[in-house]
This record gives sequence, C-alpha cells and structure tokens, in this order.
Amino acid sequence: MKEELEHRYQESQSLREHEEAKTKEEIQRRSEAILQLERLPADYQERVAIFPNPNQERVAIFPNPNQERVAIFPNPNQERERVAIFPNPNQERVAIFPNPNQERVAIFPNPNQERVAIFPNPNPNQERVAIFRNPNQERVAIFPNPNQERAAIFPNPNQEKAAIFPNPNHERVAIFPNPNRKEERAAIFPNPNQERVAIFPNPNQERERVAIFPNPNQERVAIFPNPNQERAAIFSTYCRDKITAPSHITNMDEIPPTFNIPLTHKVEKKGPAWWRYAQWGTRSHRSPWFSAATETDRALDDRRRTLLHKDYLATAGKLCHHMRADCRRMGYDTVFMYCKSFHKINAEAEPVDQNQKMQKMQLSLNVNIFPTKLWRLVNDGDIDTIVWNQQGDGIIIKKGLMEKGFLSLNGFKDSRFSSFGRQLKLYGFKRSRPFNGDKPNILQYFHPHFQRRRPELLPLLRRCDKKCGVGMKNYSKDHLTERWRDLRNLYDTDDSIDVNLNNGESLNVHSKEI
DNA sequence: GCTTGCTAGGCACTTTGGTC
DNA sequence: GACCAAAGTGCCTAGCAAGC
Repeated sequence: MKEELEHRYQESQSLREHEEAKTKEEIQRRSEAILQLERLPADYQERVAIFPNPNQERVAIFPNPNQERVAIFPNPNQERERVAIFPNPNQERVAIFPNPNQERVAIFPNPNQERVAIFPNPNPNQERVAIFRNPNQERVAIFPNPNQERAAIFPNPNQEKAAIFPNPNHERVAIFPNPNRKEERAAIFPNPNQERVAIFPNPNQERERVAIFPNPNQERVAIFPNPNQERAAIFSTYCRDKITAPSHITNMDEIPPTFNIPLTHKVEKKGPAWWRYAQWGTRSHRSPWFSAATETDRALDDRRRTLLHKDYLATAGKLCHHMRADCRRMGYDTVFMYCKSFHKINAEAEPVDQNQKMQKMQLSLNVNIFPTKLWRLVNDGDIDTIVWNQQGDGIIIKKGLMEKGFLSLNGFKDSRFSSFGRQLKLYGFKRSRPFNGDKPNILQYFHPHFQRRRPELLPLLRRCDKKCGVGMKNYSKDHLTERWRDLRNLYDTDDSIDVNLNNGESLNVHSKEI
C-alpha cells in the first residue's frame, strides 16, 4: 500500500514537473517574442472594434497605417464559414474557414506568391498546422482541438500578434504585445454571456484604457482615438464653438489627459477653495489641477513642474496665455466648468458694467448649480430654446426642443424635461397658467430673483423648502393666467414668430428678445 | 360620479463639494 | 480618507380640473 502511494506520488511529481517545464518554455517563447516586438513601430491609429451579438458574427476593424484588417468570426458553434480579410497595400489576404469539422482553406494571394493551406484532417482532436512561407518570414497558425485552446501566431515583419482563444464557451484572451513598452495588451473576453473587459495600455499615457461591454445582446463599439493631437483638436474646437458644458462627450478617451487651452482673458484671483484646484498633481482622487501662467511664469512652470501658490497669485490680473488641465481624475464636464470659472474660453469680452456684475456673481455662485446653468442658458445668444420674455422678468421655454437632448448638451445630467421642471419648482419658479384646452409646447416661468436686468439677484435664488415663497405673492393665480394671455396674444400678433400653441411643432422664434 | 391628464410636492438615493 | 451638507435626480402619490 505504501509503495503504491509512493509510486503515485512519484508519478504526480513527474507530471507536475513536466507541466511546469512546458509552461516555462511557453513563457520564455512569448517573452522573447514580446521583446522582439519592442523594437517595432507602434500603431497610433484609431481602432474600432464592433462586437455585435456574440451569437452572431463578429467584426473587428483595425485601420492602421499599414493595412486595414477585417476579421469576421461567426458563431463557432454554427456551421457557418469564417472569413478573415486583410487587405493591405501589399496584398489581399483571405482566409475561409468553413465548418470546423470539414476542410479549412486559407488563401493569401500576394504579388509574390499564392498561398493555400488545406486542413483536410477531419479529426478535431488532432492538431492542424498551416505554414505560410513568404518572402519575409514564416507564419504559423496552430488550431488544436476546436474544443480546446486555439492559438494563432502571426510573426510578420511589422509585429507579432498572438491570439489565444480558449474554449469558446469559456474565457477568451487575446494578447497584443505592445511594441513600445514591455507591457502586453490583454483583452479578456469571459463567458459571452458575461461582461467583457478589454484593457489597452496606452504607450503615450500613464493611463490604461479600459473598455467594458456589459450587455452581450447589444452592439458594442469601442473607439480609441489615440493621437493626443486629435483629442486636443476635439477639445479646442468645442471650446471655440461652445461656452456651455459639453455633456455630450461621455468618453474620456475623446479628450487628452492633459492639454493646454489658449486663453484671451485675464486670470481672476480665486479664494482658498480655488487655490486647491491650482495645485499641480494633488493627491485627492477628485481634485483636478490647473496651471495658469503668464509668459514669465510659464518658463518657471516648465522647469520645476510645480505651480506654487505664489505663482498662482502672480497670474492674477495678468494676461494668461494658456491653461493646463488634467482630466485623468475627473469628468470632462467638471474640467470644463472649472475652466469656465476662470474664463469664458475665447469668448468676446462683455461690456464693462455687465462684466463686473457677472464676475461678482460668478465668484459668489457655484457654477454647477441649477440657477447658474439656467442663467447661462437664457443669456446664450445662440440658444433660442430658452429665452427671456418681453418684460425680462420671466423665461420662455420651448418644451419640444428640450426633449430632444437639449438639456444633456447644456450641462444637465438628465435630458428629461420632467426633471428640468422639477428643478424649476424646487427653486420656486412659478409657471403661467394656460387657458382651458391649451396644451402649450411653450412654457413661461417666473421668479422674483431671476430677471434679465438684475443678475445680482441670482445668488438669492435658492432651493425652496416649505417656507419658501419670497416675492411669490406677486405671482397669484390670476396674475399667472394674465401673463399667459399676454404671451399668447404676443405670439398671435407677431409675424416673425410662428407659434402653434396646441402642438408647438411649428414654433419658430426668430428673435431672442421676444 | 368616474376617468383621465396634469401639476405639485414628498421621499429616497446618489453625486458633489467642503471641512477636518 | 471620513464625514457632513447641499444639490441633483427619479419615483411615487395626492390633489385638482376637465371631459365624458
């Protein structure tokens, strides 16, 4: 009995040593391949991967400078052919893999040589090997048992690509060795019915990119516009065209992690709270940092990469040439809102008196709260969805347009008008009362502290509790009904404004100054 | 009197910002 | 980082008015 146990122990030991040796050999082989790739040029182009329903075909498009590669892998459990097209400048390559239980054919016509690989062995338990000799380098594709791990190795002149596809019913791992770093890129596709995670360590950044595709039944698209210049251009273009928060940008990969913003206005001195955001590389996980420097301070900044409090104070009141923002630890909207608290990016200067009023108001107001966002919307000359009424003591809202993504594009988290109206009510706005039968698509709201020519009242606009009602006695039921009559009469007589109060679809406000 | 549609408001939960 | 307060958001219900 004892001898038998010892014999089994010896067997298990030898088996384990054998497996360890194989694993070590495999690791060594991959390490050598990765090290070899570190000398190869990088692929900086945009990569788009679309993975529709895992039960249907999958398409991956990787446009790069050298070639566009399209691979379609139908359901491995179905008897559909698999086609991989790799059109590149030098050659078109087509690989057709019909039923895995039948013959597999890969055709790589190139200028130099046509290559055909035939996998006649119908036995799925045997290894199938295809060798594609080309003028530059041998390529080997190994497809072991289709029910087990499948490995494809494409050592080519530009880059080796290793893809490991374990059991299709289990986790799938694809490894893309990064030629610029020692880190490999790993994409893990667990069970198709579960979440899929792809990690792409960016060689140009200190930040890896993670794409999560939760719902397996929907189409999954991951766009990684890699070049920082491209992201900077996106942001710069938006800053030039818009002065409201770009909420439509939901993917942080659309903007660079750090960037400089050209400024045309003076830096305003901020309080202690703002100074926190002027620190370079604060440890707080939610604190952004900015550096704003004058021409002289800029050189100082470049030397020691640390912006001290005195440097920040030195910029106050001077012309700022650039602002640097770090988006890695915060949302894009937050970045933009803080930027706006410093300046109106590339916006035209306002009249002195109005500007001073606005500056005082901005210093006393949180730029992210509802009244501030609403004020900005109403005063935006490019927006006619929300405008002042004729008297300037109320706002007119075109409800129909607001329901079409308007709110989410202008700094509000939720695009539903119901939530927007909820906010108006929370802050004590009163709505004019339409006549019986009127189902207006335009709405008129009033608040004593929200008036066109009195921005200084805005800080008084607070969320209401049960005791709220400052000045609301001016907005009685009859008064609000009368104001609705005024609005309707105005629209009915003004030829420049086409208003259909019943459905609102033809509302066309030409003038902001209604 | 009942149904329907709308509005106002309560409440819970999450997010954000400030303080220590 | 923990804690707290304010703000934002979604869901729900009560109340009201109009229509049938």
